[in-house]
Amino acid sequence: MPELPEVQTVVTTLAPKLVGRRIKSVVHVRGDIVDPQTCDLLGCLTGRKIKSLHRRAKRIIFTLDDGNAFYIHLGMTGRLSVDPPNEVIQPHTHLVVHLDNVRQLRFRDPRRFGGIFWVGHGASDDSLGPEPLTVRWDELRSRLRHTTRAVKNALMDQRLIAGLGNIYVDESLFRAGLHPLRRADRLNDEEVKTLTRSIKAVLNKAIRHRGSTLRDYVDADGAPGAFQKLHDVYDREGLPCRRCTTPIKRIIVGGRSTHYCPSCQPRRRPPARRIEQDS
DNA sequence: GTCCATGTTCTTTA
DNA sequence: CTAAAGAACATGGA
Repeated sequence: MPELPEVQTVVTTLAPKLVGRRIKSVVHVRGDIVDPQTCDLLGCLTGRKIKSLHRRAKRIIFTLDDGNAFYIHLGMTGRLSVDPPNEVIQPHTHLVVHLDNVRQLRFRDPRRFGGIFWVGHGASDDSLGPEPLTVRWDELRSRLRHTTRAVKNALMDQRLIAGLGNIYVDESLFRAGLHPLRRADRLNDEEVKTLTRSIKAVLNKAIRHRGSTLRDYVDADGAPGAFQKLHDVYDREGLPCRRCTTPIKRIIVGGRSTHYCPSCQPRRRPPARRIEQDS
């Protein structure tokens, strides 16, 4: 469900409901969605105050008043909400935390691809690549240089750049005019510059529209996003390209649906413009 | 019944 | 060995 813009929207809607609140008790935890499974989440959370909420890539990082931290990954179908006690507890609710204002933080995730990850005092820990909203084009270039994979696959790799998923990779490649099967290490400087700018423009616009709701994504207020209406290619197979009216194509790349405009995103670089020669 | 899904990680292959 | 491709995970909707 969530890529960077959706996770960012969840954080901005969730933070006012949580920051400064104290956790009275942990009422329900499904053990196998906590990593490491051995960690005593109940013991670690009870009595703590939530100091801050942040996003890193697709992770929602909770920092506690004792300096410990954990993060929640929404996976494909994860949802966070802060509900009054009379609100019915939906199926697949794996975490219920009672707050000091009587409300309850709840984590629901039917497919259980998401989870709760205890970090503790641990340092940066991660093998995640740079944040796409701030990455410099030359850093992206040096990372793309090291792989022969299709640029679509490279951008989906969270170690290479962290926060993009299937929707926003497709949208960014469209905006950059790059075919998804172009080899990552064969993009020239100009193309990587355009790609970097495109990624940032697409993500910022998506955040302004509160993310994309294709199936059931909602933010912490229960509100869907609106950016799906503005998609240029994702989930628009057969529909006319908004720029040139050519029907959008869907292919499978890396096992994932991949959408692009065959005319705006040519497989080969367009030939350099040249003055018409005579004779 | 079939296929597909906004993600990650483990296993297999080259 | 390493990089890349594929399968697996669990549930629900079309």
